[in-house]
Amino acid sequence: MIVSAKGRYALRVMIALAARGKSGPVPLKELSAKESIPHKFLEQIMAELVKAGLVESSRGKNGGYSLTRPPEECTAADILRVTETSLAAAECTAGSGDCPRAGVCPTLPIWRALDEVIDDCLKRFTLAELASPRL
Amino acid sequence: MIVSAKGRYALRVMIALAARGKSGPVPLKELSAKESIPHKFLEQIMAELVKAGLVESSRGKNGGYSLTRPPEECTAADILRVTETSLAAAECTAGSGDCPRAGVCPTLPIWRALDEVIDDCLKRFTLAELASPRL
DNA sequence: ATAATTCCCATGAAATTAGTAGGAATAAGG
DNA sequence: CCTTATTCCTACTAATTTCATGGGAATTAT
Repeated sequence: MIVSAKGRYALRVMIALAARGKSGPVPLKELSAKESIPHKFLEQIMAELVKAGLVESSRGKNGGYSLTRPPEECTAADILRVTETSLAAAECTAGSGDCPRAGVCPTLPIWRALDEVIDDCLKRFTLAELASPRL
Repeated sequence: MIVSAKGRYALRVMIALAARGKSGPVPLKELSAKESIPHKFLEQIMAELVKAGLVESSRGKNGGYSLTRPPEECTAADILRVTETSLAAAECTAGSGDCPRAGVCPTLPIWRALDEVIDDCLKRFTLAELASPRL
């Protein structure tokens, strides 16, 4: 189970923002309600997305959140890289490469291969596609 | 971070068993020492592998563990399916499909795609390959 | 002013993961 | 039959991570 609730929430919110188009900033309250995500939890998630530069916020009344880039240019990989502690398949390829076994470990190629297919897969999903009406 | 220590240990032990060839059962003590895996923890892992039919055990003196199939016929996917709670990319595709959003959730295709590439990737690694001397 | 919002920081509860512990059952070899 | 080496079984514990919750300060439109 790689993807946490945080990551799934983040994706859903980003898709919701993409679906809204350019109709001004969307307040957290609305996002939280429409997506059934706990208000205070989402607040933290949005902070991370803002910090990462994927969304921008405007404060005060009539404030809210909006995407910083066109939906075609934001992928699932971009989003999950922000929210997930690590997208690596195993600790072995996650950390600072400090495993003493690295040189001889026969499992390392597995994790490297996994990391690559996962990243490739996630990069194929853009917000534009994800937000478009489906069949 | 998908793969737990348990899964990584399991993989390493299975590779070690494959590398030993058909020289009779290998006692846990030896596996634990050679792979630097806590004895009692490995004990539990071996129990799962036995239960799943990937290894067989012989009890009593001179006992130990051995592979049930030729290393060509056992893949990383086979092993991790046993040890990991779930290999699914997200809870969404893991459980019994009881998510009320399933019908309309725009993120579901992502998890399905991920599940597929992960499984395909893991199936490509057999114990035979993993246990062969590397460069 | 007021009301609606984001921002910041701390705390808490639940679940999962990783590891420990003790002893019963089994089997080989003398 | 005894000793020794092994797997098997079941329970417990500790640490970590995940998933939130709570209170209030700062900001901004009207």
